Amino acid sequence: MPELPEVETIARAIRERYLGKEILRVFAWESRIYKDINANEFASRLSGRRINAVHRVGKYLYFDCGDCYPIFHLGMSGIFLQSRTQSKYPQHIHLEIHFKDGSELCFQDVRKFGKIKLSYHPPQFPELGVEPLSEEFTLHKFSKMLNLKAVRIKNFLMDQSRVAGIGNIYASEALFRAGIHPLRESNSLNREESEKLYLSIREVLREAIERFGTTYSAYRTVTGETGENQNFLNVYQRNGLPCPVCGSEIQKIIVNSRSTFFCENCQR
DNA sequence: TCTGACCTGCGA
DNA sequence: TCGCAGGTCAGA
Repeated sequence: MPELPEVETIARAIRERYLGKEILRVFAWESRIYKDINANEFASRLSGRRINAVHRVGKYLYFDCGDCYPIFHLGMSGIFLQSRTQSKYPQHIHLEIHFKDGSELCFQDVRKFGKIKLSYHPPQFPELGVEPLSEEFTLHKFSKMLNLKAVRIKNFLMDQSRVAGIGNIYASEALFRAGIHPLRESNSLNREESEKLYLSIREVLREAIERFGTTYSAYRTVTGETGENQNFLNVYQRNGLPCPVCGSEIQKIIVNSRSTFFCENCQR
């Protein structure tokens, strides 16, 4: 499922609805998504805690619960729902948090590619690269990273150790907006192209956040609604349809075993 | 650097 | 029935 805009949308919604609430009871069902901790222990550690803060780092989400920090990665199909009754697949709910005020928060992951962990210190993510919407992500830094090594630009964008948070949808969309072919080598971009791509990445992600993310299949917001950004995609999943800029047919190719969408005419 | 595996549901 | 889906990760 979820790339930076979807995880950010979820983080904001959880902040808005659950911040400061006291956890009364936690139900956690044993599943492969619990890493380095079993479901029972996770549940008992969380009970009685409060959600003091909600953070997103790349595609990770974590809560500050004072003396412990539950960490979530949503994999391909992980979502948070404000009630079990909203779930289409209650058999795939792995975690249910009940708050003292009667509200609840569920984590559902149909494909079980997600991860749930518990840290006893504020978590660090040393394996992740720069946050693309942070001040730290400058054009200068990005250009330097592009020139470090020859890597296919689509792979470069999806590599979480370089820029954290971009996945398959937004890689295709950012490259389209910048007019850059997905098979280009990262170090072949000239100054103008690097700047276009830099700006496109930020625009594409910001717009997607404003539209509550892209729902292609599993992703829902915490209230169970779909995002809106799928109505504004230029190339992703639009193979065979006309390019919104030039009218040429959008192409689909496989890059690193992932579907990749682009316009042969607009992207060079 | 690339491929396949992990898992389940859905649509063709 | 088959192929495909927002992501990682290990192993070749």
